Amino acid sequence: MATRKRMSPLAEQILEALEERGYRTTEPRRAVAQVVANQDRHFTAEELRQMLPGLGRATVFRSLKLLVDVGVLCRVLLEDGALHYQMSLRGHHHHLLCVECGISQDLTGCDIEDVLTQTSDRHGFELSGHWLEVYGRCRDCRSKEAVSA
Amino acid sequence: MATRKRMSPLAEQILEALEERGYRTTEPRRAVAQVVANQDRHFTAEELRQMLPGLGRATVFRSLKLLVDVGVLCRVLLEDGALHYQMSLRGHHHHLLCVECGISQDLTGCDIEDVLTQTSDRHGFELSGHWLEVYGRCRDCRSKEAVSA
DNA sequence: GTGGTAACAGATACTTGGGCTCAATAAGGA
DNA sequence: TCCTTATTGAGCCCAAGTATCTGTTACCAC
Ligand SMILES: [Mn+2]
Ligand SMILES: [Mn+2]
Ligand SMILES: [Zn+2]
Ligand SMILES: [Zn+2]
Repeated sequence: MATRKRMSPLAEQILEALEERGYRTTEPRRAVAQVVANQDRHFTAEELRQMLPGLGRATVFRSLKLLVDVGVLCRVLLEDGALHYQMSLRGHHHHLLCVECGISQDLTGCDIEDVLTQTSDRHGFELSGHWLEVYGRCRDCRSKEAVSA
Repeated sequence: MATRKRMSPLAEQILEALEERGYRTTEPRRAVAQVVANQDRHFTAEELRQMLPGLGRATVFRSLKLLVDVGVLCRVLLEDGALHYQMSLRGHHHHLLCVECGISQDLTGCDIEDVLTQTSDRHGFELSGHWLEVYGRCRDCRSKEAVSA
């Protein structure tokens, strides 16, 4: 029996989220959970794969899909069209993405729902969902420029 | 000299848009403009490629990128993540996408700009852009269901 | 604990949607 | 017409997955 490494509480939570849905706790999933829990930024599938060189490629992609499905990860669409993944608060939310440093901040309150409902109504549409990403410059990047200016 | 086919006014417009930016009018670009001008729905890169079997693959992708850059085409993100292209009104706009029949309707007035500015301000972000797709069911699909119900 | 079974992992091959390079060609201004 | 430069297309490469199949493992029942 291999000595089981101690996992971070966040990693444990991720595995619990899977267990709740009936998924088994396996060694590869433990490894994925541990790595994902340590990320403080969004990352690509390829980056995750490089952080887990021991895992099969298919397993990495399967895990990504699984974690998006159970709500542990969310997809983040960058302005250039690249798709990244990020630890997620559960539920519907959007992102403020800094085009300079790349940091992403979650927008939990979805303030645009009302506007969207009105607009949809005007066009005879029955609203069922939406996808929104917001791009700009974060506080840090702005203040850095202010100093150097 | 090959007999030059008469082009639709819309196709001519597309070529003019390219000329204005200093791009040359070539036979492949004429072909692309003609096909693109005839689409009344969004289409994938692959579909465009099949409509232009004589063109090199790279040329098709280059043309797509070019036409997006000059504002002739816009990218449309379907709910399943697939990327489509569509003739575009110039300038910033969004789409109402019917999840049933797939039709896309342009939203020209961007009503969410104000809300987004406020939200960004609250987070210290300087807003520079956003990406929004709205999903639902169109008037036609709704009324069809109402009849059969 | 053991055993059985369904879930899972990994290897491998395939697909989709592009991008890069480079030699050959063609557009369009002089 | 000539020259320069943009453009094309072949062929290769890459990212991001998916499908299939075989061997392994988690977990539950005993
Ligand atoms: Mn998120
Ligand atoms: Mn559009
Ligand atoms: Zn920033
Ligand atoms: Zn519809």
